Amino acid sequence: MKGLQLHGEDLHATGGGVANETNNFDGMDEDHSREIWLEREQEDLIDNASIFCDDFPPLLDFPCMSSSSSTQAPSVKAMACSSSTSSASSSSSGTSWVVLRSDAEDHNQHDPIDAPAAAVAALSSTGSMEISQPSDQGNSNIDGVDCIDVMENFGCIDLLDSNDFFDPSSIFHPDENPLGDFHQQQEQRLSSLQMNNNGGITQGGGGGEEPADDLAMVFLEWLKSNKESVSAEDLRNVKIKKSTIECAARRLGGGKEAMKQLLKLILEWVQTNHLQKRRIKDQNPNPNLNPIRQPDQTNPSCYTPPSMWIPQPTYVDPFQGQVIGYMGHDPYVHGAPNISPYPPTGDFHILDSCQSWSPSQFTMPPNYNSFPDNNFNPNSSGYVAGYPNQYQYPYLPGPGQGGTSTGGGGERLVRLGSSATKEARKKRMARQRRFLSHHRNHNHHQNGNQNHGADPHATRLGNDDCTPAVGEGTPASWLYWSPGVTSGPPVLPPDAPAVHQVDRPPMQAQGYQRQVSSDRRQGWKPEKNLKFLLQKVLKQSDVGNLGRIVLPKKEAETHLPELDARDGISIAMEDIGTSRVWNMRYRFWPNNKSRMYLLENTGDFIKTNGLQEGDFIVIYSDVKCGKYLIRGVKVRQPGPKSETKKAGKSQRNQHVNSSSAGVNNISHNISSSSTQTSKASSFRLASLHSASVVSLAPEPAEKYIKFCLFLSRTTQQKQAE
DNA sequence: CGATCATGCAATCAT
DNA sequence: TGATTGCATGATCGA
Repeated sequence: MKGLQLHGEDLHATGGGVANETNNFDGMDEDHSREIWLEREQEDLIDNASIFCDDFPPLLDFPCMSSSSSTQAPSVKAMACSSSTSSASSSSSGTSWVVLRSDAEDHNQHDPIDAPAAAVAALSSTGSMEISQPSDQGNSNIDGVDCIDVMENFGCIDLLDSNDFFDPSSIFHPDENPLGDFHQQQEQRLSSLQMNNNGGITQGGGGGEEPADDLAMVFLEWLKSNKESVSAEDLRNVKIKKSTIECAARRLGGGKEAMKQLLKLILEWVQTNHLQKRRIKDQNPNPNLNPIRQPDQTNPSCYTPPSMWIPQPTYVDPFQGQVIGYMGHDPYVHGAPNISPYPPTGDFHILDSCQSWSPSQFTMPPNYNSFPDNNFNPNSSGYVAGYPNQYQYPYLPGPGQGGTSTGGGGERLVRLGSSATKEARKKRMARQRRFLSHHRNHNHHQNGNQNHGADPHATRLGNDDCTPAVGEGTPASWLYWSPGVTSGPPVLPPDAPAVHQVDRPPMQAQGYQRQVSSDRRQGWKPEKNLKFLLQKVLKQSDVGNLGRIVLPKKEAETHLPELDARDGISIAMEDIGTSRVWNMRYRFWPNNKSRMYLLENTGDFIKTNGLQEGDFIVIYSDVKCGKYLIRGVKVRQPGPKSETKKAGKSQRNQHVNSSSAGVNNISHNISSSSTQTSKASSFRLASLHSASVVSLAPEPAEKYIKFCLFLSRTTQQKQAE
């Protein structure tokens, strides 16, 4: 028997419901964002940002779904894992965990029939999650892992990491029955509960409320829709920290409605990832990497790490752990907006390629392959191999692709509800198949030379696992602005036409992504090593022929080596996109009573990446290797150049908020309504993972940003705890 | 009003 | 003479 273990409190959103229709993340206003960013200058942003991402990998590794024939219905049970044995205290501890796990792993067997009830109760319960709480797994321990410790150690959701999370897999028993029976039971149970509670499910100690009921129904619906495609194994690894859920729910507006949305997102995510994983397995039985070294000798100023990996196709996002994503529906989504975790006003688009959180998620990993619509469309002539859009936007079929949504322009948003249908799944899978096929063909072209001269100064690189990746083609990541956007927020192209206007994503990013993905599967978590230092929206003077980039003062002083002499120091910057190492100089100019910090010798980097005004760079440090990494992110607006100008102009103020270290510049572009801090923060997260191609509608962009903030905040809170 | 930073432009260097 | 370097100035924004 397995059980879906949820702690009622875990799913219980604080705050007042979903009142915030237009802006779920309004809560992440400047105040919050300020808190988040100001307080954590010392923090590893990437890790923080990876609230979901870092831990997503496990999700991606869902085993092929098991079609167990067992007739035993899976049970769902709630399990709370927290520092406190009382679920009641979970809300504030942040150390509690929501775990959906299989009973198979439990020592305590639960009544198969009761289990579903428990699940329902758990899902519907807003109060206690103590329902069916296994004695051995109780609060403080999951699979031998102390939840509290984990939380404290990671401070963020580790969906990927072993035992820390929400483990939906528990819903099913690996060897057991198909979901069919379970569904029936669930339905019956629900009916019963509803009847008994007048629409409110109170069992399990939770407060009976319609939303709670909805929660259960959502889950049930999901199970029904995916019973053939999702197995216990698929869910087994899904683990979400309670505190994370709480925070997420809060950010979604709080209340049960928020929890419902969150649940949908999670389920969607599980489904999506499962599909992806499966797809990969089906088509790439041998995921092993093929190490290829490509000495770079063409460019004296840069160095190509010895270890160049040309990973075989794998669609796991390298930085899955880093989420930046999007959640909710947006104007372009024709699916079921109501199910969106975010308000109907539309909202988040997945910015990065991180599929882990997939459609509704976030990611911010350094690589990001977010592509314009056409790229998403496997059938599209404009489709770029290597960018499994379907993986990135599994739920965002391109125009004419059918898919789950009905939108004529193609759905770009995650549809938790409608997309979860079996029909939709089939379509998606079909698309993925097509895509993979196409992708494979393209991979052959991926291995070009692109190495450049070795940099004698580059100390690192090498075969160490710190080498991020390799790739070819345009190194820079991409971020697209929607045609209609005037102030900057990157947006997902609303439709194909827009897509065609944007540049094609670099092929290289995918290589990197795959590499990282592979690494991740092998236990390497690059995102854990990278620390976001700063980012800078490139100005004309930065991309001109001066070969220097003015760096934001505060971030430079905070995160880069202290400079004693105005001549500064030489810094080897590894281009994340190309793995090249650029020997740059970090220095400052006296400026009045202050200093102006510069990164010099950036000309080649800029050119190589094709960076222009309005694009931006993000600098990270690899905490493990002590090296610096730089990523160029392209931002292209399909529209007239003036748009770009405008965006750039607006950026002028962003930096203002020094407290939002490093984020500043970009923030302005993202949103004009929210505070700079908040915008900046969000954007930083996004850029952090630099979506190779990101396009967001203005609104969505803002939502996205807010979501990023939310993620950051969540992490921050955990850390604070 | 101070801090930050984009950039104009003069000084210097390289060819 | 063009490119590069470095300083100074002014725009912008928050306090």
